[in-house]
Amino acid sequence: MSEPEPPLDPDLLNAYFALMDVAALLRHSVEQQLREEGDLSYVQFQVMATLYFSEAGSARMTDLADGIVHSRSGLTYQVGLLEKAGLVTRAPSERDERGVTVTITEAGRERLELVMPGHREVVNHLLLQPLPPDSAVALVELLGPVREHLRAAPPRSARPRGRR
Amino acid sequence: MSEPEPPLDPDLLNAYFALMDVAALLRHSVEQQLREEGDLSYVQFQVMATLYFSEAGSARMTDLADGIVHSRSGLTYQVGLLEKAGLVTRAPSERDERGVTVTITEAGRERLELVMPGHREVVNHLLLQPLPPDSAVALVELLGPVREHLRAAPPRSARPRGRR
DNA sequence: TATTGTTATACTCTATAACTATA
DNA sequence: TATAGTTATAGAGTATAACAATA
Repeated sequence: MSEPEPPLDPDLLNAYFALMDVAALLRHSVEQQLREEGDLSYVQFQVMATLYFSEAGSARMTDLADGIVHSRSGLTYQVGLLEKAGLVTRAPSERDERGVTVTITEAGRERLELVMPGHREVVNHLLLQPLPPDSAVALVELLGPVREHLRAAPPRSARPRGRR
Repeated sequence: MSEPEPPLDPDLLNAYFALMDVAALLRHSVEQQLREEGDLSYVQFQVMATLYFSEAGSARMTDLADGIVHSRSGLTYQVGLLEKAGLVTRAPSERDERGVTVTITEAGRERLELVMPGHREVVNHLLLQPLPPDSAVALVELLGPVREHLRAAPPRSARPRGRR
């Protein structure tokens, strides 16, 4: 509003497009693998992985929504599919009767384990190996701050509906 | 098939997730901006930008498809919308009667110019400024090879339907 | 016969707003 | 009154396969 917008020189534009391109291509491949080998969408994969690696194997809807999805109804939809498939369970939260606790089932764990090897393979072949040697860490160092900035900032449409 | 898959240590996994997260968040914001200020989808924006910056202001469907979209029918759909909106024109290609040449109109140029300032602003604020100083170039150096690898490789579903 | 592009169709995903129930 | 989550609904985007026309 006050700072004159920088001209966004070709280098910068190029960085932006490179990022968007790589991500789109990678996501497309990854989604194909998840669908073919485990009948999962990428969002479902994120939910399953979050649960799988959590202490209790469970989480509240709200906590899943933050950082995975843009609208709460979208999460309800995806978790609904997971429940129908018997991969997760839904139950009222103990502490807060309003909340819903989602828990991964044994079948859910097996499904994730079924999918992981192929998933790693795709990510390795498509992203990590083509990366210049030992630069994965560098990538995280570049993108880490951006990620935090994006998560904190307003853009998320799962934007704290007034939360917290 | 012969190499034992590397275990994909946390650093690598983290790089992968950071990339996917940042891209998803960024894309969401960028799509919002394009929709609100110019009534364009991101794919439409890519098409328009490609045409805008090309010599003749035009390109064939096939050339647009490569690198923008995963299925040819998807491109037909998006270009159809652009044509309806008067932002591009479609005409049989001169050299090859099978082909269709898409050309940006004056209204199309104006629309892109209308959208660019806000677009740059979003990209600057959300991606470039949070990036460690002077690291845009570094990002391109990391992602550039990956992009080329992905473009060349099979994963594209707009995969040369036998092309060339 | 191969290539270019479109169409028809079906489906997945997403988002908004209205609604219920608990805190 | 504010928060958690669901539902209804509507719309945007995508992909597959069949198709027409040109090379």
